[in-house]
Amino acid sequence: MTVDAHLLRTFVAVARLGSFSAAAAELQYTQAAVSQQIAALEADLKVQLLRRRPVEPTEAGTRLLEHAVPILLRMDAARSDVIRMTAPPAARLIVAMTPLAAVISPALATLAQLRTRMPRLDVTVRAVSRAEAAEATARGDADLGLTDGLAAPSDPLPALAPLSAVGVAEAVVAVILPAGHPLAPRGSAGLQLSDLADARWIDAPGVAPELADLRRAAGTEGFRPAFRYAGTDVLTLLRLAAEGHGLTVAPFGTPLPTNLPGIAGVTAVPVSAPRLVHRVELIHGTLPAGSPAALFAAMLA
Amino acid sequence: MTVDAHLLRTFVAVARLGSFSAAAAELQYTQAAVSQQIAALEADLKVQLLRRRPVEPTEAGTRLLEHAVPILLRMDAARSDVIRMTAPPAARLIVAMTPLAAVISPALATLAQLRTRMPRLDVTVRAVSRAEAAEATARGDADLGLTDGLAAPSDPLPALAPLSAVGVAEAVVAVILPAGHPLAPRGSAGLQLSDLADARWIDAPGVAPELADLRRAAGTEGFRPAFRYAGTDVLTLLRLAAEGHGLTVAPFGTPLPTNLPGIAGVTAVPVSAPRLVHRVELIHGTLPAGSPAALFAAMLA
DNA sequence: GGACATTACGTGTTACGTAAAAATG
DNA sequence: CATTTTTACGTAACACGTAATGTCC
Repeated sequence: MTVDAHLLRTFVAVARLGSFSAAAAELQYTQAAVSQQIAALEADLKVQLLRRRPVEPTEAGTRLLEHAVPILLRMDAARSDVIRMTAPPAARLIVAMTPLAAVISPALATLAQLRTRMPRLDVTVRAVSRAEAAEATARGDADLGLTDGLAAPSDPLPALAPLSAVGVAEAVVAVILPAGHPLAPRGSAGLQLSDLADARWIDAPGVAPELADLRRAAGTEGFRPAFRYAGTDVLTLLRLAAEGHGLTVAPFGTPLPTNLPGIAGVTAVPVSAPRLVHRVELIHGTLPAGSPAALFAAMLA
Repeated sequence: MTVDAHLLRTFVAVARLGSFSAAAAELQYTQAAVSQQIAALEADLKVQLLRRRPVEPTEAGTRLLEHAVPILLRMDAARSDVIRMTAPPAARLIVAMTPLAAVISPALATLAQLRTRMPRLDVTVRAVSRAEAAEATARGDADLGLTDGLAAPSDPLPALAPLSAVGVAEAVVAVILPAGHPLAPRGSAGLQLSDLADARWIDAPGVAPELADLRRAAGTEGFRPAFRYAGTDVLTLLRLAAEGHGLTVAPFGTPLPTNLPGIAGVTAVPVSAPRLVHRVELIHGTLPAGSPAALFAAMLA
C-alpha cells in the first residue's frame, strides 16, 4: 500500500530537472535505472506520470508531486530529528538564509547578540535559495531556516508539514526602478501593482520573490520574465534592475547601496497591493530545549 | 537519505500492537522478517527505537512515530489521490463516521437530502473509530470522514497534512451520569470539569472523546480510566455509564434513549470547561468538482 | 544524425522464509 | 518452561549496470 520512497525521490528529481539523464546524473544512477524506476512507479500507480520529450509531469504527475515533495521533506526531517536525539547537544548553530532575509530581517543583529551571550558558539550562516531553505532545515543540514517571500497579509503561515514557521518581519512590497524610469516620479503617489503587469520583469528565483506570487495576487497572466538571473546575489540583481534589464520587487525598506557604481539612482517605490506583503519567516524542526537554535529562535520572536 | 517506507510501516505496526509477532500476523510476514526489518531500521538510524519485553518505543522511537504516522497517511493519500484521477467519476459516496458524529451532527439528515437530489447515488456509511476515520479517508476507502472529539474552542482545525478538515458542529461538553448520582443534582449549577478529575472514568477510545484531552484541558493527571470499553457502540457506552462503571463525556444535546432498559435515568450534565468544546469535523482529500462527495461537503458546510 | 528514453539481459544484492538458538519473564 | 525475539542460512526476487534498440527533434 506504500509507494516506494526511493521511486518518489527520483520522480521528483526527473520532474524538477525535466530530464531522465540529468536526474540520473544528480542521483548517481544510470539513465536506464531512472527510466526503469519511473516505469515501475507508473506501473504501480497505473497512471502515466510524465510526458516525454519534453519531459513534463502529466496532470496525475503534478498531483503526485504535490504529495511527494512534502513526503520526502518529512522523511528527511524524521531521519535528522531522530538521529539528533542521540547526538550530543550541539554547541553549533547553522542558519540557512535567503539573501533578502539576511538583508532586511533583524536576524543578523540578533545573531550578534547571541554570540555575545555564547562567545564560544560555532556559528555558520549558509546562503540558500528559497527552495533550499526548507530542505536544508528538514535534512538537519541547518538548524534554522530564514526565508523571505510574498504572501497575503492574512495568510496563515505555510504548513511545512514537519517544520514550524513563524513570521519575524513584514514589509510593504516595493518595485526597484532604475534612475529616470518613467514610473519613478509617481513615487509615493500609489503605484498600483496591476499597472506593472505588462512591464518587463527579471525572474530571479534565487533572490527575488516569485513572479508567480505577483501573478496570483494581481490575478493576471502578466509579470512575464524578460530576463532570468540564476544567482543568489542581491547586488547583482540590483545592478540588473539599475541597468534596465527589467523590474524586480523587494521589501520596502531594503537598504539600497546607491553609492556603488552601476547601482546609483536606483529607487524602491512602494506598490499598492492590498493583498500582498513581503514576509520573512523563521522555519525550524524540533528545537532541543536550551540549544543555541532554540535560544536564537526565542530571541528573534 | 530516505528511510524505507516499508520499514516505517512495520515499525508503526509493531509499536501500535506492542508485539513483533502480532505485527507480523497483521502484515502477513513471519516474525523473523519483522525482527529483521526493525533491526534494519535501527541500524539505518543508528538508534534503538524499541525496548523489547515489553515492546514499547524508546524516546527516539516515539519521535519517529510522530513522523511516521503522518508520512504513511500521506503516502496512502498520494496513492489514492493519483489513482482516483484515472478512475471514472464515482456515482458512489462512502462516508466514514465516528459513532457520536453520526448521532449529533446534521450529517445523516444532509445525506438524506443529498439522496433526494441524487436518487440513484450509491451511498455507504461506514462506522469507524476516531483513529480509523482519517486513515480510511486518506486511503480512499472512504470519500469523506466525519469525526468528533474534544478541542479548545479557539483551536485551529488540526492539520492532517494532506487532508482538509472543516468543523461542522460544536457543542458544550457534558458528563453522562447514572440515575441518582450525587453530582446529578448540581445539574445546571455549573459543574466544573476539574471537580471530576478524581472520579472513575470509562476509557472508550472507539466511541467517547479521549480522556487525554480532558487531562490536557484540566491540566491534571486525573481522569484515570477505571474501565475500558473497546467497542464502538454508543448504546453500550451509555449502558456502562448507567450501570455506574464510570463516567464518560458526550456532547451536550446528545439524544439519550432513556426509555431503554438499563439506560433509564441517565442524564447528561453540561460541564463548565472554558477551554473545551466538542466538535464534529468533516475531513476529506481533494474532492473532484461535481462529485457526490464535493456536493455533500458543500451542503454540510 | 544526435540526443535522449526504452528494452533486453546478466549479475550481485537484498529481503524474505525456514529453522535453530537465545533470551526473558 | 513457555513465549517471544534474534540469528543463521538458503533461496528467490529484484534492482541496478551494461549494452543494444528505439524514438523523437
